[in-house]
Amino acid sequence: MNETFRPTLNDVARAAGVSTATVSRCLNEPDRVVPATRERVMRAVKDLGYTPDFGGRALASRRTKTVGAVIPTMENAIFARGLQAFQETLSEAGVTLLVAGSGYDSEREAEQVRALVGRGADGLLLIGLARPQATYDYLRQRGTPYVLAWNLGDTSDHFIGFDNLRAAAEIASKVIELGHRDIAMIAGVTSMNDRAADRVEGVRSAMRRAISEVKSFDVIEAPYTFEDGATAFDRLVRRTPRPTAVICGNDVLAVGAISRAKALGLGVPGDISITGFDDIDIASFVEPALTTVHVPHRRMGSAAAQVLLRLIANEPVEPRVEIGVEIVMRGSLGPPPGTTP
Amino acid sequence: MNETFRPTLNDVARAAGVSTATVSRCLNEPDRVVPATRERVMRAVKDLGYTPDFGGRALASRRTKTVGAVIPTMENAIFARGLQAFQETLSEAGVTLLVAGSGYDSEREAEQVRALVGRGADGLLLIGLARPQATYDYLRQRGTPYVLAWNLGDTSDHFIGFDNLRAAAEIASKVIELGHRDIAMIAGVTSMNDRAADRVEGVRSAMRRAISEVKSFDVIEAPYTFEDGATAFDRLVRRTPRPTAVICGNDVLAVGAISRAKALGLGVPGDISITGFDDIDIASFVEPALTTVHVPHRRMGSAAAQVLLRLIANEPVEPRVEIGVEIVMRGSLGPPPGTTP
DNA sequence: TCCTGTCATGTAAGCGCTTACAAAAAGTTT
DNA sequence: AAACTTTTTGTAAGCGCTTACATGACAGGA
Repeated sequence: MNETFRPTLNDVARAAGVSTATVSRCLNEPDRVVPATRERVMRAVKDLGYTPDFGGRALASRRTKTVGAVIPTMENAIFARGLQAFQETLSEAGVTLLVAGSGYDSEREAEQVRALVGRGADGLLLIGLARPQATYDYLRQRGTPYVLAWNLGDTSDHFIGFDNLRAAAEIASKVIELGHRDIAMIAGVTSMNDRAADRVEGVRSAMRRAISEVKSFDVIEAPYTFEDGATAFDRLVRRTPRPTAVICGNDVLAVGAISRAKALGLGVPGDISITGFDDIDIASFVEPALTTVHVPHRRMGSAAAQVLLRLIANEPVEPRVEIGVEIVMRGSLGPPPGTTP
Repeated sequence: MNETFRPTLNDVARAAGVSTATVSRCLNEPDRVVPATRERVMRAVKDLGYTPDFGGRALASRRTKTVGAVIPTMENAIFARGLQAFQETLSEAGVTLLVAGSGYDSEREAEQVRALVGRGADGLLLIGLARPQATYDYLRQRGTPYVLAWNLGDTSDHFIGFDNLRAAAEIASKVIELGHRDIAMIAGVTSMNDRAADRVEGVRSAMRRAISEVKSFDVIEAPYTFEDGATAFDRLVRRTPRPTAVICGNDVLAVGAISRAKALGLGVPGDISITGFDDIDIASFVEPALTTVHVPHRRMGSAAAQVLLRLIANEPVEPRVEIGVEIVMRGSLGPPPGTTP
């Protein structure tokens, strides 16, 4: 046995004194091989340190038991968490997950889609719905099933998600109900991110609905970091009239905003209310705990996996799975200052 | 053109009126094909929506431009961040990253290593050094290069990391220097996690070195969540003597601990000091900001990629790249209560 | 005109595997 | 013991691609 020896099926077959077909059967349908032979083969496999070549296998069998996912970035905890669940559900079905990142760029996403398909993905998970038609066409033309998660659309695709717009409108309405009249929003970056855009639209629509009550409303966008949330809060709080409530497009921005508020000596929610969206882990552990929209990312991930697996197996599926979200009232939202309750 | 048509090289060749060899050359070494032909071929590629099959390509060319990484979990932000950098550096070299998760289980890690090798990974990134010898043997026997990150070992492997033990000892010494005599530690789960274990060992060694000064020292382990950090803090704070400083094995535990301390009405660091490890983003945004060990995860990730790429290319590399870490003094560590400064 | 050198393209042999089909072995029935 | 069935194993084609080598076309030099 050489240094750096990569044994093939053939090597195993020779070592065990059987044909390659038998070895292949030992590995894939062990029952079709008599125990004595099987043991001999398995010994050879072990002795040689044989690992089947996935490429060869895929080529010959024309199936891969693999699905792909293209997510904006793994650095975002909500995707990390959802994907984890997605992956767990897949492995229960013996399916492997391949992950690729798009960096919120739909051209890069298209490339990654092709790369995953090229690697034999039987199905794909994509995030949201903002992407060139060409990407959809490509997938449909090849007959590769895909699901879209973290949002709901109105096309004939398969969605596993929630209504970002409605949820955002709801929490905004809550803010208005509490008596806030000067309101601002720190939104996530909306270009190429339909979830962020929908959340802005939801908040805007709530403002429009309460147009007679709301005196001022302002939106600024900020990248997905605590620091940017803090900076955005800084800018917002200098405006006149100063907002009494800041609705954030996600929890990361909200946590950054709370932190900066306290640093500026503003009480939350006494002087200013702050809300989030997503309910990431840290949301419960900041002071005050964040009032936010709870999104069950794990549930969404495994639901997506279930739908995708059925799609691949050609079983009937519901076209949209709506994941329930709910506002969790914690400590960061209260009535505006100077209100007698 | 059929529904669900997956064109092959052959289809493209036929459509363009050339041989498969020419199409292959157009895709891989365009200069070796005369422009007129190339254009014809590229048109056919586009028209048919052709995507090269990775398996076939790998099989025929015997290279994949792919490396694999097995990390404990993608839900841990430090790995997410390090991997992101790892991946960025790889793609600059035109190499694709395949990620797999082990869930802190070395058996599963071994499986994933085989799976990645089976998929043609030219090299591997593994985390830490606690794993069965068999895994190393397997890789060495096949001649698959690998690097180990997030820790430093003393074997002849390639390490890109830092001395968890020393860094932990340093921050512990700092705590002792400040006058703390009753000290506790909330450690990460140490089984199958050499980084966590080294950090405990480092803190212990600092305690031993100051054995005449330190009156009490206690360690409990907790899983990697804010909640578990908080719960652990709860337990610790009930002990007598009550520790005046809690050294945490990572920032997540520390943030959980701080949050619980404040909920219990304990001032940090006035009544009790808390330190972290890793310097994740949130560390600067909690109140008080966390005194912790800053680890440049991104730098580590891209250094790991560089070493691995050189290893694959058979270029000389240094066997260990030590990544510098440093204690960042923020607000959560102070002298014990009742000290006159 | 013929010969030689270059360059573009084609031919065909696999890469490692699965799987129809064929063949051989083992068991069953008469 | 022969004839038949069932089970186990082998043979070999081919999955989609790359690439060494063969072929052919064309240009330039004699």
